[in-house]
Amino acid sequence: MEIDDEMIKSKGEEEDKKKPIVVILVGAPGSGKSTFCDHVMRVSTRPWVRVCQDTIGNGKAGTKAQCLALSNTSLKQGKNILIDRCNLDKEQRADFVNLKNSHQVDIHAIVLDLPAKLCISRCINRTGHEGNLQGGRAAAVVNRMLQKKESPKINEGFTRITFCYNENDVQSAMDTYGSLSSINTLPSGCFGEKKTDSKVQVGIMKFLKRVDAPSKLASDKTDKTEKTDKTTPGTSNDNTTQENHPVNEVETVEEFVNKIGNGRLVLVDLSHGSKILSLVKTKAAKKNIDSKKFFTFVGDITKLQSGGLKCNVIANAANWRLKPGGGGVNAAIFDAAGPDLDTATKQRAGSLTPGKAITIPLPSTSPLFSKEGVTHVIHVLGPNMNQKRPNCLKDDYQKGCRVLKEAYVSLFGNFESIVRNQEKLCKHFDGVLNSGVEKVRREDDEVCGTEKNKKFKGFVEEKEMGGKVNKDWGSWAQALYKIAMNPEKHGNDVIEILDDVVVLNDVYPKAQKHVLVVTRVKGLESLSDVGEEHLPILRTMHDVGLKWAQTFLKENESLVFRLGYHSAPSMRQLHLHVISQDFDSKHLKNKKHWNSFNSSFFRDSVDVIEEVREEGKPKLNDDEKFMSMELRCNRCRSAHPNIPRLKSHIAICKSPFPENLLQNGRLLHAPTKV
DNA sequence: GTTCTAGAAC
DNA sequence: GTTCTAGAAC
Repeated sequence: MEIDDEMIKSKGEEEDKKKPIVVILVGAPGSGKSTFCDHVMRVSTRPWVRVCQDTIGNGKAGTKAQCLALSNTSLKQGKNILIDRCNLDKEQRADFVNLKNSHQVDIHAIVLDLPAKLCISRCINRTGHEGNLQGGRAAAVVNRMLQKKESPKINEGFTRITFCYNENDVQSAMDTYGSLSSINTLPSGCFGEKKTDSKVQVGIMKFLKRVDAPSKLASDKTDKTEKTDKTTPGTSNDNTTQENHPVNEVETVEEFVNKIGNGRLVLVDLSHGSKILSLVKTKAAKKNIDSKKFFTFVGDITKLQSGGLKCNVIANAANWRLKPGGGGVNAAIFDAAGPDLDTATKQRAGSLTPGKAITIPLPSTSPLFSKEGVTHVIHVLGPNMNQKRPNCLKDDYQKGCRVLKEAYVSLFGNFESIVRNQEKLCKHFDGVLNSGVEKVRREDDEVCGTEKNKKFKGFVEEKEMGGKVNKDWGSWAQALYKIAMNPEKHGNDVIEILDDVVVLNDVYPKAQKHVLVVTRVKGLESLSDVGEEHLPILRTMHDVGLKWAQTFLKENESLVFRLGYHSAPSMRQLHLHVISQDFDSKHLKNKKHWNSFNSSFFRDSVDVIEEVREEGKPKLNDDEKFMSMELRCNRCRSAHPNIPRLKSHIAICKSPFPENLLQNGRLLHAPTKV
């Protein structure tokens, strides 16, 4: 969804200037309606009144009639209204939409269609929320309410509808409404809605990968029951020659199918009547290609997991500018992935040559990632017969075939590389995907002698194969890992549960504010496990950390935050420290505590992301020497003989922070007042 | 004498 | 990661 300042018309009609807005929030409990209202009311210069059914009865739940009465009174006073109740179906919304019959107002809807899982976890974890929907009951209630959800339509009487499917969408909608002054108006229409019927999806390339039941890998080399599946690129009949020539594809599949380890290739098309599917199928059968490694599938490439086929990697028949839109599968994929894919793509490349492919790790904030489990999109460009675009073949059929073949080779090569990284990551059978995770989790819970034995064998094999060996974590080092895997069992410890991270207060904070953002990705245990494929999760962790730092900065403007990782952490499971730089804490007791946050052992999140982006892995300063370094003030760099003396100094030192920390956003301050 | 560190155990 | 505590440092 793209809502930006440019869309805010600053010169509306004279009467529009004075027209108040009624914003009807639409969303399940936990979808963030109250947060939305709070934010808008905090930052907006328009006069807003929040009409909240949960609190309208003297702080307690009230009735719809009370909400309507308050709305009417407030509108008469020229106020703008935020209707903070679920409003999930048309009937629930109707009375509020009808306010426009008795007042000169525009009716807007903000649809907070966030994953049910997220809403439920927020409900479970919120304390003292006005709706009082706490505890295990939350899941049942949220699910029941979502069943009767009806998306608002313009014809119900709305002037403008904004759909939000993830937190980025919500943020941008909050920014839009927050920055709306009394004299500005917003364009009418529907914004950000996902197309559920992408009928235009034509020929489809598809690629997917699954980790299924990887449990036996370590104990028996020959018994590779783990199934890493992926689908294969199909073809795009998008104005190129390949439509009638599955030849290239099948032959390239034949070459690659054995190189991609446990990956599988699947050709997908929307329709059962697809000519390309049947041609490819026939040809593959003739060539005796293992049907478990390569098969065809009928379905929507943007909804494979929902359609019953787990898929990690999808191939996109891109256009040469790598732009969203244009109809066909490219539009469908960009649409389903949301703006994150476009942003991530732009960061990597601006265009693509026919015959080439490029892998884009999908940010975890993308709905295609969170809902369908797609971790990578490979954009690939086939031969071009359109004279208006670069590299037109001008009917050179031979060359077209060569370019097409090259496209498949490049596509499969990219896929091969993803599979290899994935297998490295999986190490001893740690699957990243859901079904695998469940299985492994249970096994981990019952670690016994034989299980340990298996793991040990696993390490040896992987060592021989040149793989990395995991650190052997002590029993006391498992706490974060357990919380990350089962956050719902640790309701008192966690302050936020998202799909791929959990946030918790450090049990032994080393400063006034010290929280940990812990990844939920299995097998990602410390910075030493991090590779290029983890850029999305690193960015998510950074963003979530940033958000919490900003929250704390609002409460206490004098704090300064730093976000980073320990080069060699003591606790299992990659965690980002979000820590205020006062180090005012009774738990900061020794040299190691100090140096782990104030030497090169502490790796700033911004640097880690930069290094992974450029080098593929972060730099680690894990030498013990960093722990025994002399104790120096984090501001003025003066040395101190022991911890108590250092602490007395830092309590009063007002020197500015060293130059290197002031750069690249390593330190976070409250915004300076103008 | 007290304060502080650092290594072992968990 | 913390706790405990012997013994070094003051």
